[in-house]
Amino acid sequence: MSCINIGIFSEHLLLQEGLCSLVESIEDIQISMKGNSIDKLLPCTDLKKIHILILHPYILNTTVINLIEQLIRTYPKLQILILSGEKNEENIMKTIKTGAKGFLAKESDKNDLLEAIYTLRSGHDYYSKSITKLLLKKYITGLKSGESLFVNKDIKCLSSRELEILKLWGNSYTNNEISEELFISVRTVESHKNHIMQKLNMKTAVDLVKFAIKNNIIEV
Amino acid sequence: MSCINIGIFSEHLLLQEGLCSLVESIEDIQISMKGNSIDKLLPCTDLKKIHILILHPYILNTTVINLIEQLIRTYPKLQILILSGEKNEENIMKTIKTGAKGFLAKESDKNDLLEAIYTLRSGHDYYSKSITKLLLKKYITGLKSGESLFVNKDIKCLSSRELEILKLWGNSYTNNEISEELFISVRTVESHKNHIMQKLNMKTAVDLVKFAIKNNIIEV
DNA sequence: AATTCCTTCCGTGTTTCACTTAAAATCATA
DNA sequence: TATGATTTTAAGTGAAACACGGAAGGAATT
Repeated sequence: MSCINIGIFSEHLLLQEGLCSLVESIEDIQISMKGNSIDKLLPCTDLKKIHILILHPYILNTTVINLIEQLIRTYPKLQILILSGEKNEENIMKTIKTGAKGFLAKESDKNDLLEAIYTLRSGHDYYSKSITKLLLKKYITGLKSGESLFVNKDIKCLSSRELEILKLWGNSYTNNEISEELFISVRTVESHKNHIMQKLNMKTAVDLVKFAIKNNIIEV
Repeated sequence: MSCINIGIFSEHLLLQEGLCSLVESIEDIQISMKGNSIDKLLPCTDLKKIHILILHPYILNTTVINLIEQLIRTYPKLQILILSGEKNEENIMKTIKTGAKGFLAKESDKNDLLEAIYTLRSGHDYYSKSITKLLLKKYITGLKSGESLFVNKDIKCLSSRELEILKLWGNSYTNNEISEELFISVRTVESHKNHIMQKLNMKTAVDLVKFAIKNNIIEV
């Protein structure tokens, strides 16, 4: 059996070093890449040699999810193992849907990490207990409620104009200010916001702010 | 020179193991405690033996800050070294103000960790570069603007009732729902919200949501 | 040609916001 | 305990925002 080439990336240098020290003594695993700047990962052609890429991002935002998407598109054979303490279920689901082949949550230890590496190498997915539980739960509620969990609730369903208005509004513009900025009627702004609310199935302005933050449309 | 007793706690088991493996080979450092459930830390009397407690919380929210406060109150000799990738400056400042003697941000590596441990043991504080920079920046802006950064714009100026209303509202309650929840008139709810807006000097609901998130009153 | 979606706008009624006033209740503290 | 400050309660009023529905013109698709 040939050696498994892995890459270890954590945003936190110290944690990356810690993770490396956990696996570097293992015979058939070789750390071929490591780093702490996830954003500089994509142009790295060394990824061709890598079998499994271990990623530890502090938060699973759209930036990270987009990165995963692009990594998979660029290197189809690459298997990505996510290591995160993220609590937000939607973000976890998105990460897995995007194509992360493994996910180790807080409860995972060194043995789980090794098990994950070997499982991924043999071609199967690996999710730690709490993640498996979550997947099951999502599956069941998905069955119960038809598809209600999966329709909408996504930026993609918003038009560019709607997104534009959401951005301005999320940066504390009033409807009036938005209308002046975009040279349209206040009523039109209201309409757009109504459509946004309907599309995203939200009830209060507070929910919308949170959505915008989650999806990196605005910053806190 | 006697051995340094340290405790290592991360919410993520795997990361805790990684951190341990980084220091366990060092001669004069002994890991006397380790774990991955920060919330169970306080009742632990083993803390008496510990010189330095290394904490790696995923986020620096009020729960964590309160824990630090209580730990210091209970074990005054205990030195706390925070390890976090937190970006929110206010949370970092609060953590340090609360009494964390050291702070290692993302850019820190194994050597920094060891340096931090020895520095703390010798009685001094240790902050990594980006944190030192932040402290300096806060100090300068504090000087420039007199105290404008510190007046208002703070939870402390809100009364408990106002905070209660802000919490409910931040959790997507409508004014009507809040009034029913608290058995008061809708107009009273409006009044409280007006007072909050005035006290915090804010103009839109969006600003208020962001404020509430920043100050850990609500979660995204 | 028909359909779907986007953008634009209005009507109508409800809710919330902004600003003001104000009366009890509570607290501080001299 | 009396006095003043703050908090909590509430209402009036006009403006702004929201909810829901309708609708017309245009672009893209089928």
